[in-house]
Amino acid sequence: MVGRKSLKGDYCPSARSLDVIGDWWSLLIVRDAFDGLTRFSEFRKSLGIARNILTDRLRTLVERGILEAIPVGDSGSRMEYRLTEMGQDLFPVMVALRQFGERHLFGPGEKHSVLVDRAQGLPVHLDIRARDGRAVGPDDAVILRIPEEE
Amino acid sequence: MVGRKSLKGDYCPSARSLDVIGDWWSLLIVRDAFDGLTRFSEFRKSLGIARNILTDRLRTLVERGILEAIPVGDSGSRMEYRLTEMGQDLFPVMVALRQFGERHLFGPGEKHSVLVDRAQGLPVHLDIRARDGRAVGPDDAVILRIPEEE
DNA sequence: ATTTTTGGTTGCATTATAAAACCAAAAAAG
DNA sequence: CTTTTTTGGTTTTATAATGCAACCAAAAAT
Repeated sequence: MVGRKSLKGDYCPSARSLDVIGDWWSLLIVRDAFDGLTRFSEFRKSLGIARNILTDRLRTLVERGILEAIPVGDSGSRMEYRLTEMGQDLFPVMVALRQFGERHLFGPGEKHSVLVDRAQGLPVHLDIRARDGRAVGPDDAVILRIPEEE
Repeated sequence: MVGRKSLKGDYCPSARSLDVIGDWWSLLIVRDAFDGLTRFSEFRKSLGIARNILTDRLRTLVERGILEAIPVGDSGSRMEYRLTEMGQDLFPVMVALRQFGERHLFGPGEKHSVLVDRAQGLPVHLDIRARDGRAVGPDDAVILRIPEEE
């Protein structure tokens, strides 16, 4: 291997997103961050991730602006990791993944956690719509490439 | 390493989804499949992925029910890989990733492809709503864990 | 009938990841 | 204030994942 391929230059926004959070652990860390976890040890306990890998992922997530490391305590050498605004914008990704999992990855009768609206306690749902409000499915949408010339 | 951790038993639907499509290449293959690519060589050219890795990923995506391999041509030894219904349900995940990328991963003035509604040619957007139609952000939602017992 | 393309497989080199041992600073306990 | 425990790592070593290149057989094209 000569180093993992980077999609930074890809014209496709999805590809760039995957470049930033597309590895095995990053999105799981982000999920836990949405869930309120902030400390190294909390992520570690929740994920069972190796320490060195967690160190590395937290650092790169901070570098990439998804998390911010906030010094905590007297000396400031302990950190709390919180989602930045950019990180919070991953919310729809998490919801979409959750929705897919709920629909396809649980047996009938098998229980799973549910994302609910805080105000009413009812399940949240995600949909994709055209500007006029019509629901849009995979066949109703098409990718418009950038005009190839300069 | 003793084998990569599996999240199959996780109660969290997002985690299970990541278990199925959370590796480096799978979602990129799925993206290309949404984009109409079907053949081994097409994926290979589009992604620059190594042949053996592509072979492996296509196989596991088929095993997991995201893609189906449809024999093509006379002898049926060449395959066309298409999204199953389950695979098509990853559409919101792709749209969410795209939306995140568009918002955060392109410089001002930098162009990117756009997902538009076929009927009107206008950009598609994704939103997360409570049952009553209110938009729901990260702070307005909370994960309801399964009752721990039994 | 020959050449080219497709769709792989195999072997080797390199990178990523995990597990465990180790460690220093901070926090907690006494 | 002294000792113990927790936190947040780093380093080392082993193994798995990935990439690259060579190879190959069957289809397809010429």
